Amino acid sequence: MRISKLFSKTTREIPADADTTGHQLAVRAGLINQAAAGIYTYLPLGWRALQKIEAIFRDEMDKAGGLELHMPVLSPNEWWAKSGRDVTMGDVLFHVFDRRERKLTMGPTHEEVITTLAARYIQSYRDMPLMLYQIQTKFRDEPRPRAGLIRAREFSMKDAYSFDVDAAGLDVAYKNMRQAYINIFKRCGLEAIPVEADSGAIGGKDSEEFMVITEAGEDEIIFCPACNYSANAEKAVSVKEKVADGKPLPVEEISTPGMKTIEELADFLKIPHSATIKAVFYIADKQFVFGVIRGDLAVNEVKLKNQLKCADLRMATEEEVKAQGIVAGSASPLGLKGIKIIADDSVTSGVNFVAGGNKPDTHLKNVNYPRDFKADIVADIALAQAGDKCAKCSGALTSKRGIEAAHIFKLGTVYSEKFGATFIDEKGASHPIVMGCYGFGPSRLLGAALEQCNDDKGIIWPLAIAPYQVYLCPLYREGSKVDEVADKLYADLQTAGIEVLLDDRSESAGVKFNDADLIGLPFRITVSPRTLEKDGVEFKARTEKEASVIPLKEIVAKLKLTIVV
RNA sequence: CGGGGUGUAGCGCAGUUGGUUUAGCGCGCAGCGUUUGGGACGCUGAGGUCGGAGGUUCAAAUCCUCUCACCCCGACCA
Repeated sequence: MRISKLFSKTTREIPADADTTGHQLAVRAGLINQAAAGIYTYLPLGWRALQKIEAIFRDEMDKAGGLELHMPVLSPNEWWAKSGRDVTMGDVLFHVFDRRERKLTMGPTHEEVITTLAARYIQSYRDMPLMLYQIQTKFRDEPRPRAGLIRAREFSMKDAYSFDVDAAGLDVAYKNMRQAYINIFKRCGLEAIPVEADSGAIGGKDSEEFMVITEAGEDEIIFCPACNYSANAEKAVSVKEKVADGKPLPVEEISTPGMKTIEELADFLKIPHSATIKAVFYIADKQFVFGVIRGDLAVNEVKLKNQLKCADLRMATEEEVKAQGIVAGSASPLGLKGIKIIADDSVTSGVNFVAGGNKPDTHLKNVNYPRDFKADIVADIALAQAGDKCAKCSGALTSKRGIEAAHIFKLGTVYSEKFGATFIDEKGASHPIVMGCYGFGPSRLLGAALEQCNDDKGIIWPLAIAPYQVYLCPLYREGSKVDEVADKLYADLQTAGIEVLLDDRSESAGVKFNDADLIGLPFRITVSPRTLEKDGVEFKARTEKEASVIPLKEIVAKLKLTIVV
């Protein structure tokens, strides 16, 4: 490709609305152009990179025994009513209405469509195991699109679905996909780790996310360097150490004028935060919930939501708290009636806690569970944090940020039951199909790659996903043989199967080199009178600082060896 | 949803106590010339319904009302 014919333009200025490094580079190098919030055009360079990524996906899916198909973007809204996701994913769904005012849902993912297909085509145990996948544009009306391709409303997704007769079959499919995903990251040249995850709105049981490690990531990952335990902070567990031992003492009322927060209270009484119990208030599907947790811990709302089995969870407003007759700042679960109480298991990890007195400026000493109060649910609803002890090996947990590029789930029979997707076994008995689903976003992977692979000059493409492999850069062309040599090299490289971007513009060396670094192709070849004097060209890898002169005769073979393996 | 911010040329910005009657600057773009190993220089030129609608006024990019779009932060507080 000749740059003079390329449709896009690099810019020196940092785009005003791009916040992360990767997003800025994507715009500056001319990979993408924004149409609306979270909606982008892929310009030729960006599109080539995306297609390379998708080709790797296809290859790995096919190797893993997947069969590619292509489902429609639009599907009847009734299917979404059937699964219940017209409600649970309600705000995120894009809809269109046809000429008869029939409501169609634009696919945010395709469990409903594929399970409908499975119900039609899978009849016998002989039809399984089966793995279907597609690569398709998905639509999600995200509350807050972010960081360019990282969180978009229209994006590319590879979604695969496995169909098996039983849990053992699903295990095989799941492990198979997990390995395929590891292969994909490796081939794309990215550092990523699988972490335990919450399964969220998709439903199902076991699930893992694949995180691309970068500061620009939206997710916090908790992991243990000692035993390799790693989990999304939404899901992570840690040891809640016993903070106090001893005999439960009688409850005692104490005056705590003006003390409303745990911070104030602990300072005032000169006790650690962990010697207190704090109360938090939520509305779970319109029901008021009183949450209790040790003062030094924070509530993990994802865990809380899962425990409460609710669709919607939010913090209660001050008015709602008041309406329950609760004294904010001095609330405690003691003596509460008619309110659902959920306690983190940390309240069982000590004795003689300080808790609210349910009267202004009053707290209670020596509160003990279960002697003084009872909870409807006692479970782990705490947020694990860096510094906590690992639940598996008691090493110290640390945290990193990452971008969730892929997510795999064991769905089980959640969808097959709702959609009547059943099969007949050897004995003629009918069972729901056991499903798994495996999502992986090529466009998000591209965004993540840009976040991870760059320096202060620009992008540093991993070879496998670079839009072109070589940046061919002729300098001082007039009155020399540079053009002649560069044109021949351009042709020879392409004949050798190497993808070349030829900078045929009449720009100065500085402009060309800076653009070469910004666009970040893996290799740069400079042809100039200076190099031709030595009958050679200059070769530089984007990852290296230094360039070297290679004899003209050898350059094609050298590149071929490096690139076309 | 809540909070904050920004909309002026393709991009980045200035101009906003209303008034030098044709709205500026840099980059980019077009033409000519001189240049050329890390974002060269000179001259000339094209490009704007100042996000949109309504209003106030002799006069609005500038003031008022409404509206739209985009960006950021928060979805941890008893």
